[in-house]
Amino acid sequence: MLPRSPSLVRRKRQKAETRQSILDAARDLFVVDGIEATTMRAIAAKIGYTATAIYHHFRDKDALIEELCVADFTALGKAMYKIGHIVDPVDRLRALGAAYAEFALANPSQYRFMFMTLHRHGPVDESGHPTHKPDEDAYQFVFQTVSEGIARDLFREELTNPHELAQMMWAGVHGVVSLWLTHSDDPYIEWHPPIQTIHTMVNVMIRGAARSSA
Amino acid sequence: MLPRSPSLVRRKRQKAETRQSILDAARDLFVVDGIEATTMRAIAAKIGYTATAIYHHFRDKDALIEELCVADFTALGKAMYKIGHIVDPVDRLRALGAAYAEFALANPSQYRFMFMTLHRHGPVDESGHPTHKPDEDAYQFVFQTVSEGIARDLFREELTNPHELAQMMWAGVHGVVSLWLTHSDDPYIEWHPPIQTIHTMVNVMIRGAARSSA
DNA sequence: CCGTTCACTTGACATCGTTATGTCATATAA
DNA sequence: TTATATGACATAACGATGTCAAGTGAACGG
Repeated sequence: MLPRSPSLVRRKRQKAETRQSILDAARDLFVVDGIEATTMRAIAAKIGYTATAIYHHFRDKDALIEELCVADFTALGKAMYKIGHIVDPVDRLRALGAAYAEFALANPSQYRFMFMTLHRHGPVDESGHPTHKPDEDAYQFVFQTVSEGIARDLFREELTNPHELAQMMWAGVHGVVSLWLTHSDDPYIEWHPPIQTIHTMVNVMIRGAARSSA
Repeated sequence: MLPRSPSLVRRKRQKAETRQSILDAARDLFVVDGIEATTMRAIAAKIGYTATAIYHHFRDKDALIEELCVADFTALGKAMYKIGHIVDPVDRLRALGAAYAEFALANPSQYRFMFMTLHRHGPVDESGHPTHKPDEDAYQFVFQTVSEGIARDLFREELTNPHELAQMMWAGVHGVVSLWLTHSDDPYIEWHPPIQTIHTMVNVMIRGAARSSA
């Protein structure tokens, strides 16, 4: 199983480099033209290959996109992990919301693919097992923080379901972000800066869910 | 300009009937297979026509979808109009949120097209003028209700921007709905019933935005 | 030197939205 | 009545898309 000769190592490394160059070219085109509008042929042409060459590295277009997004979402995961060190659950919620929104607005194509489109087949490992999805990470951070808040009696007594609270918090931030990503150029609406709206949204939600009115 | 003969009237009526049958067939297929997956050819075949016949009634596929959605969104507009008679802005906000969510979950394909996808070219009238979009209606209802609330000093003093408040409210409901529409089959998340989450969401937002802590 | 592996190309297929052109019934005009 | 025009459709095709089967050729191990 382990590479036995230096040439084999080199071959494997070259293949990995080609694979990475595909990912890089795809990311560039996705950001500029959007995911739907970028073609397998365009991605390949950008790095001097044929479209079919991509299929030696990725099962299909969705697998390529998926891997790209998962890679980028790692940054969000790291940011959220750092925020985990904030002890106060309420402060942590605020920071999580801000980090989430910042990432979404900075990576609109990836965010759209991960959170705003349907995915029939859950992503599968090369061995066929369902693989780890970064959106679950984001949700788990919020869920755990909210659960902690419930355990500390920070929220009103009727708000006992951590799933409901977590999904509400998530949906609040996601709602602002996704509306902005699809309707920001709508001339009929006087848009408030989304980052600011999210800041207000999180504060309003926390205040509305908090037990005391302080 | 006016039809001069009964036969012309009949021709015009027959064309309108064909046009309506296209809309009906399209709606059926959209609901079953989703908008992206339904083909011009499939729509036409369902009513015994060829795909190209549709282009005598609609400029392109997007125009067909657009008209379908606008027609369906009329129901939402009517529901919101009725709710306009509720005098208390806070009660009205609750009712608006519930009606909005109910409609979105009952018409997922249309909602996805109107609020969850990008539209490059703003819809145009047959004479080229930008036409009326139903999403603006929904927003205007919320905006006016929130403005009324601000005028009556119902909200906290730092919440003075009606756009920010309206967009926050809209985004809250939209967030729950859109997450549900794209991730409801995600097995890794224990989903709370969206109608219930929205109910809680609206209440939490209203409480969090309200001036008094009652 | 020989055979195998494998990254990649060639050429094609099916399907999509869309269009140029043809057809034929009906309505109008002479 | 006959000729012309309109317009609602069909036929056939175009270009583009994702994808695949079959081939090619260099690099590798023996």
